[in-house]
Amino acid sequence: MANDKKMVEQITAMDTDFAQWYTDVVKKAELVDYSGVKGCMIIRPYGYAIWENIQHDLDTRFKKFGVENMYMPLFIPESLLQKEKDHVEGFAPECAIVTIGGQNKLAERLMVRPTSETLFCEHYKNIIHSYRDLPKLYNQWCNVVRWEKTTRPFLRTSEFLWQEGHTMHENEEQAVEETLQMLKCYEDFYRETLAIPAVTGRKTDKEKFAGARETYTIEPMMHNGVALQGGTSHYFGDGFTKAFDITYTDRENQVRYPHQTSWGVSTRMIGAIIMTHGDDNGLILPPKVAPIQVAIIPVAQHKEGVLEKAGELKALLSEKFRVKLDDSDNSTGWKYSQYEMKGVPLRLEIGPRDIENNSCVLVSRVSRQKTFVSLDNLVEEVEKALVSVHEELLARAEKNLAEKTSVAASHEEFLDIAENRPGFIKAMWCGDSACEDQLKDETGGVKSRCIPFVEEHISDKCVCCGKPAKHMVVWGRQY
RNA sequence: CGGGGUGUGGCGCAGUUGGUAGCGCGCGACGUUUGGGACGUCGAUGCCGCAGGUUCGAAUCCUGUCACUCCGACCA
Repeated sequence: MANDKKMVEQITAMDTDFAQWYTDVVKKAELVDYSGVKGCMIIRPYGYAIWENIQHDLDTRFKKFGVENMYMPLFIPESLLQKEKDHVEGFAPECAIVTIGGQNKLAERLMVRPTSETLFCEHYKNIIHSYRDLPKLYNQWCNVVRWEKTTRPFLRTSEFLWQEGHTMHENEEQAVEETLQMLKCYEDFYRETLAIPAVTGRKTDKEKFAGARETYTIEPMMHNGVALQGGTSHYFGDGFTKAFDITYTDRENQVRYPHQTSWGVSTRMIGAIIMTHGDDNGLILPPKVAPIQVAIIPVAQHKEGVLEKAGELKALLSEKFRVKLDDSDNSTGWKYSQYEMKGVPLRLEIGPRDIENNSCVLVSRVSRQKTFVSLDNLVEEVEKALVSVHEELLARAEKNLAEKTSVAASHEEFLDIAENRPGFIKAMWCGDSACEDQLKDETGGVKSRCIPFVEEHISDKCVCCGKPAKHMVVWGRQY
């Protein structure tokens, strides 16, 4: 196309520099702006609208499981955070701390929450007394702060938005079931709403959440083969409930410790969307979370009847879709590029010729194919086109995931793939974290992503030390 | 936290041996245009990241600091 050159010059090509491409898209699509505080991003209306759509979809899913929303304080007294030993060790190094209130030094330092397990535990201690009080299925949508060393919009920020679910159950079985159910919920959400396929499974001990007995994870693969930890669901057993002395009386009149879970996903998912679906023309948004699903571009809008018709179509489509009619006096070409950059899944062009023919043009953001459709069944056609955008995005991402997943049977093969083929590596593992450390050192950053729920048998021996293998692990570099 | 790079109108950049800041895009008005980033005329916009220092004089030299970015180590 004649204008391709001009159009891409604002966004660095993916193949040239993927990291720069990401930064360009984030800024040019008006998702975020930088603030004066390191690692804190200004989420602009267009970016925040994506988050609102994500929230609405997920929240609906949570509520179907009986989860209730509530809100916990921003501050955690230092002594409270320290109650569970592993948990403190994991989070203390990256906490922001408030030491002064008003003009006075505080008697006890307050940690800005990095996560709220401890707050929930303290509260649960007060409200859980009987098996009749269980399960407790609470969730909060909030911000948390983790003082990260290096930061990138959405992927790693000092402050980020997320949801954290915290549940208490009578026993291990019910808690484990909850943990797995919520991971499945994330997996479904990723696939059905974000059109992102992923590997799911259990974290190795080395990669577990601080204080968790088991951590389950969803690991989508970005376009360049790098993994993103897309969400986690933790089973805590009774570790915290013992540390916080939370007890209930069970059906047999015995005092017991409840079993606990927590699970969360964050604004990082927006980063996953960008890096999974985007292309050299910018962002591509899955229709279900796109703030604008259809951009109506009037052609020759100064001509009689064009804007009126465009307005009619907007009113018609707005009953079912999120629609924007751009009647600004920018040129049509500018508008095309603008909405492509912002990832709007479907463009509708309407001009004098179309009006004569009682039709309009639909253009898919993924394929950029133009389709002429009759105005008589426009709603159905738009619906179909949006569904097809979702399906194409999912298929494309699945293809990328499959193509960039390799199998390594030997140590040499593992190192060779790690160096030469971006993506996931499936390989056997003995269960010793020393082998994880060694592989990470040797490859300069390839770590275990997870032990998938469905393991394949590749060989009998650990790919690193050669001792008998316990599991198949999916390995990869991560953001 | 280690190593590189960058901070100058909204954005992208230039600014020589220190002499009081410029270009392109964008922005505003008017006119012509309008099916893939239009064009003309006129116009507006600067605490040169911030704080010290050197100097008659600093965007420029020195010190410190903050932020951004890339590459590592740590994490959603």
